[in-house]
Amino acid sequence: MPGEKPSKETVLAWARLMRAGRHVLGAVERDLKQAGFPPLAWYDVLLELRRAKGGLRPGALEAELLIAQHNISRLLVRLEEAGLIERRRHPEDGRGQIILISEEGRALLRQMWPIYRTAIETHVGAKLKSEKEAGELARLLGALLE
Amino acid sequence: MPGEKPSKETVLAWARLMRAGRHVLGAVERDLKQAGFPPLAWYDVLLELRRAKGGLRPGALEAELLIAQHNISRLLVRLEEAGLIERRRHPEDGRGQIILISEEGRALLRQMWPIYRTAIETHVGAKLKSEKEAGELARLLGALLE
DNA sequence: TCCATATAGATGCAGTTGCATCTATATGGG
DNA sequence: CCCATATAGATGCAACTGCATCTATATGGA
Repeated sequence: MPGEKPSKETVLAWARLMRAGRHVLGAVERDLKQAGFPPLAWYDVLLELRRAKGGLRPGALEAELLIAQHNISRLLVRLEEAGLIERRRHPEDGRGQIILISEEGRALLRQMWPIYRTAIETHVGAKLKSEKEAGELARLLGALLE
Repeated sequence: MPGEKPSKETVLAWARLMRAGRHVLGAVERDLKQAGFPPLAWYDVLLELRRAKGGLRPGALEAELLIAQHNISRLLVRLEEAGLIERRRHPEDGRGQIILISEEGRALLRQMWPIYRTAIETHVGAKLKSEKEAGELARLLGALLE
């Protein structure tokens, strides 16, 4: 229904979602870059691929990571050039392909995680009073995803 | 201290912060674009300028909006080309300038707000159970900003 | 079978961002 | 006053993103 008006609390939550997202993402990316690692998007893709035994189609990555189709397409080109993934033809769908994480990709995940998890603790965990608060924040953010 | 490990709740909160941020931002930007309006960043700058009677220096916008210096610099070029802002030399600091919102800029804010506020209500307010939840989410996100 | 339509993914081009650097002015110490 | 250093903002270039479109394969109905 058009014209619905958000409450003050809703507007504040929206504004802080944007600000906090930028602030925390910026801080985490800075930490990763300073350690000589590629952007978070690379980690995200590789992590999804490692989770999914048997690889994933680009379209699945797109849906999971909320990245536009053409951006996934080119991100995969970069990851392939870096030797972090492998492409296979899809056995049943001639239009499709299956993306697999390579051993180098797995190694990169292992190398990045200590830096990454420290960044998450520093920029998120340490700012909250308790695990209960972190859980509550996660729950509320989950609601925004429907 | 290096090597600190985040709790599961913290990692989940981080992951959802990124996902929810992208999801909600994408949805709001889509609504604005569909109504023929420029990106949110334009609104953000104009809103800050309207709030600050007497204009702002680019550096102040940079700090307030968490946008990099060179991006503010070029965003202001676009806003100026669109006639939405005015530049003045800074009266005391010869390196600096003062940015003011123009009448066209104010008009754009007025035109965008009905669409924008509906988008906020649709993609944030309606997903939460109550104003109390929205307030709690705002509080927790605020903690991430220190 | 054949065709219209749908879907998976790639690509050309323009606009935007990140990174490093540059210019101009300001400021503080000698 | 002069110089070294700091700060405000701009800019060249490369990388990335959005947008529209394109190619290739798949699918469902006549």
